[in-house]
Amino acid sequence: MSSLHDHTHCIADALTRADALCAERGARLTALRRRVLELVWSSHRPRGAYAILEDLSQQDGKAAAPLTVYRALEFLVEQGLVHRIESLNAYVGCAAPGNVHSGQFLVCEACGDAAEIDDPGVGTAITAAAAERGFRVQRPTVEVRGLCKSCQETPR
Amino acid sequence: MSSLHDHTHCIADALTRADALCAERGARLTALRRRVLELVWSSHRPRGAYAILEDLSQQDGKAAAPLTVYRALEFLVEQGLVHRIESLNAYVGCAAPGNVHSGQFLVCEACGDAAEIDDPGVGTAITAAAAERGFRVQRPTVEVRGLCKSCQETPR
DNA sequence: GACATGGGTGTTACTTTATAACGCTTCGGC
DNA sequence: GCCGAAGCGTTATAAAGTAACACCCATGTC
Ligand SMILES: [Zn+2]
Ligand SMILES: [Zn+2]
Ligand SMILES: [Zn+2]
Ligand SMILES: [Zn+2]
Repeated sequence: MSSLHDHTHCIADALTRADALCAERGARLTALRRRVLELVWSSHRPRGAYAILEDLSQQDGKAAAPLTVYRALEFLVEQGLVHRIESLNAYVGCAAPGNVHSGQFLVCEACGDAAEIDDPGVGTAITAAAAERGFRVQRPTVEVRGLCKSCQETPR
Repeated sequence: MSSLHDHTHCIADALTRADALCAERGARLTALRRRVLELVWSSHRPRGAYAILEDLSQQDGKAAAPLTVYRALEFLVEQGLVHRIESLNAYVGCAAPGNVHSGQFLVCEACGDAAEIDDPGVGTAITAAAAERGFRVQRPTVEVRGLCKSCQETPR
């Protein structure tokens, strides 16, 4: 997920899918929420709530309060349009909203990209390990730090 | 890891192992660091840095600054004596320091206990999923939220 | 013993991240 | 048009984490 792709497509697709999903569910993707989603998708790097807040202020001229952004993010996370990366206190657009999945991420230490995967092997391994101990899984979190392919090939 | 065990043993064992490990490595487990480790181990529930800070103040009478605790925690994490639970901004004692492992946790939403496991299946699944995508793993984080066995059996 | 060195700790101030409380506005069903 | 619920704005505050700098003290050297 280096910078070698047409990211405007990623953004456009994400917004289109969000529109469709929310319409289907009767969820209200308001102008503000849609704008925040767009800002989250401004790259494949997880962005902090306050970074998004700054974008809102600078690009839109509106001096919003933190709560404004946090509320929008809460909605987007609930709808599965955005994931929160716990180890970074940051948010990133979901690659496949609509599908049920828990969010597994490969986070590159060098470029900062967070690639979302939904590896069945990892999922079943976690479920099995939990079951073995009588633990009922509700929400698994998998965040793997390391080096992505392109950053290994192009060390800096 | 319900409250049905003699937790004083857990604490004593943890401190003994820490002493041995640090001696072996030439790392300095100072009085303060040892005390913080003891406070982290006061239960199997992850504790926040500020909660530990309060313990220090109240139980020891010393009004320490946040940095004091954070520095001690940093040392303990580096030595593998304590793990940080990213999704809780909290710290918990390591069940098996010395062994190389990455830290996988089953965190109960009801009682708050964080049971550490080191499931080879989960580990290899993550490594495989990463390798498949050319990603070099450095530090995997697995934090599973759900209900532990005893909390399922004794709903509140 | 004097001395330099480096790690550990204390202190103050500050940044970043997140939430509480309250009231006004707007949307959508009727 | 009216009403209830959901969304949003505003102010203040809490929680989590860091920076900068000085001091202390254990250790090894001369
Ligand atoms: Zn893209
Ligand atoms: Zn990278
Ligand atoms: Zn451990
Ligand atoms: Zn429990």
